[in-house]
Amino acid sequence: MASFHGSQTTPSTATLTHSPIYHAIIQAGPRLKPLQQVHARILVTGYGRSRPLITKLLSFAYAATSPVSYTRHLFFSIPKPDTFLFHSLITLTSKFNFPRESLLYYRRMLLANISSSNYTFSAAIKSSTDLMAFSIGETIHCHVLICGYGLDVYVQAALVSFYAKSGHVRIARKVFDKMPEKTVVAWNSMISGYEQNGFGKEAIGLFYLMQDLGVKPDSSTFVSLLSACAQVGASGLGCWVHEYIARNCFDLNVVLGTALINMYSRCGNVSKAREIFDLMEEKNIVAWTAMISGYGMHGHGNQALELFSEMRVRGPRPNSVTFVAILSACAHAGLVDDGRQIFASLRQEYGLVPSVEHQVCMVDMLGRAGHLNEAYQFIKDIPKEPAPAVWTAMLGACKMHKNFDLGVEVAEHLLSLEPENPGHYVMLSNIYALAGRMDRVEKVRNIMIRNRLKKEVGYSTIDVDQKVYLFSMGDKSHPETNQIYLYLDELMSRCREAGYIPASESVMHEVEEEEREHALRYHSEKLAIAFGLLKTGPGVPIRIIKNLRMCEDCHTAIKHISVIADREINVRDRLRFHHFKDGSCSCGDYW
DNA sequence: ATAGGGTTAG
Repeated sequence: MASFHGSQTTPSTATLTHSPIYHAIIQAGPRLKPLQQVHARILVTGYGRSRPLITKLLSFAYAATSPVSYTRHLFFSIPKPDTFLFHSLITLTSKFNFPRESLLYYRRMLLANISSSNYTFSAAIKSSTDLMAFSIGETIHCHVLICGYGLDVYVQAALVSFYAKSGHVRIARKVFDKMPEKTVVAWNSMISGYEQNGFGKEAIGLFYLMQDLGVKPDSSTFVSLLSACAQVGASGLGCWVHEYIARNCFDLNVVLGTALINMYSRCGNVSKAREIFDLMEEKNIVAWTAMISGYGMHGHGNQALELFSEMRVRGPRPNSVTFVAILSACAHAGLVDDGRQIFASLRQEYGLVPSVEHQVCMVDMLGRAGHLNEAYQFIKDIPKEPAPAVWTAMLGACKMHKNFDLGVEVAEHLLSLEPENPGHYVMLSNIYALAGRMDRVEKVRNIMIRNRLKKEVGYSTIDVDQKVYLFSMGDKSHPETNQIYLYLDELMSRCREAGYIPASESVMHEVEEEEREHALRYHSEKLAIAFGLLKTGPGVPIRIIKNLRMCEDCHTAIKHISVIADREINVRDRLRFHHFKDGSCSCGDYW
């Protein structure tokens, strides 16, 4: 081992593998401390600039737990870093959440004219994803194509995830379709991409395709799939997934468990969600928050409070999201005193800064409960200009409690902040309608038509026999449209016999003339319910999901339908669940 | 001689 005696020369790889230092590195393995000890010995013996030794150290540091600063140090101890050294640094900084730094090294590598490999590309793309830097990611995609790595599975998987996460699902799908061999990871990226962008149905469709092609799903697949089920209310598939993972002995880890809690509570089954929660061995703050929010969604404010206080005693520390969950639970259950206290503790006990969402919860909570002045004062006490969402909550409260003057004032202020938001015009027009100012209603509506402002289209979905059906208002696309409409008409006339009076106010939800005609009778949730009643046997609960909030007219009508058809009906609207049974709703008409 | 891609909550 003569070559080990001069610090100027670098040992060759052949002699290196027999050297004691090399063996020391191997023995140290991926544990950072022993690695650093060996490194110290390397420095002391004068081989600090030996590329093979440093490279070997790096390759082990890669597997260690928090090696970023150490890797930086190693990297800068070598004079002319090569592709591998750059790769290690770029990948590590990317993996341990220093995306900006990672891209900086990527640029430095390009400037030094060192060619990048497929390894480097996937890391750089991941960094762009984490930074939400769309144009950087696109540029790197170009580099990939120029360098001929366009068909590398790892690079492609990173690209799929990049495009999906930056909201370009269709491009993601294009890259995905081009993959000659699709790994589970690629399938997972695409399924999660659909789900995250609100295309739950497509996520589920892709999962079925994956099944047909015989690709074996793993636990990540199920996490995304369960979120998709939660999103579209596919309780049938959700339960199937639960059975499948139990049968195939999947480990019920925190992530999977939380996905199940979320799926069950958003599909209407809170008690099942709680069962999972109790079964989970490890519960982090996300799991607790999911359970609290599940209770909140169902209007079970007291259970949410109970769980929250249990968590304060023996659970993890609540974060900002937890507070949104518990505050909105209080808002939906009318637990104003508890809500006030919790809001105070957010700052005083936990040192958190109230976010816009917390403010919205508070205004919503106070406003619903009729404390309009307190809600207004709360807004005035917000240091900077309150966010539009806060004013929107205030406006909702004004409408709910028919406070015409304040409502108009708030609506006009909102319109000055967001003149393009159709929701505000609809709200203002509704308030005018409540006050009988039909001239103003017409005026607002004309502004909307002139500016081509259309309200988000409402739709409802229902899961029958593990298939999700979608209905929009006045929908006639279903093959059994005739039967559905006939049956719905019959239902509605029986509702009227039972004392139901269609509310005229709700008609204002629709703007266009032709829409208004059918608006009341054919709101999407009514269509979906009629379909559900036709398609399922007596005693089977009907479960509907609606993208917007339910209007008061539908709420009243469905209460009647639950009696006439003698059926339990659950509707999840944008905010919460309504369980209709025997002519009343679980929300107690408070929503 | 060396190494990598996907994951949950309102």
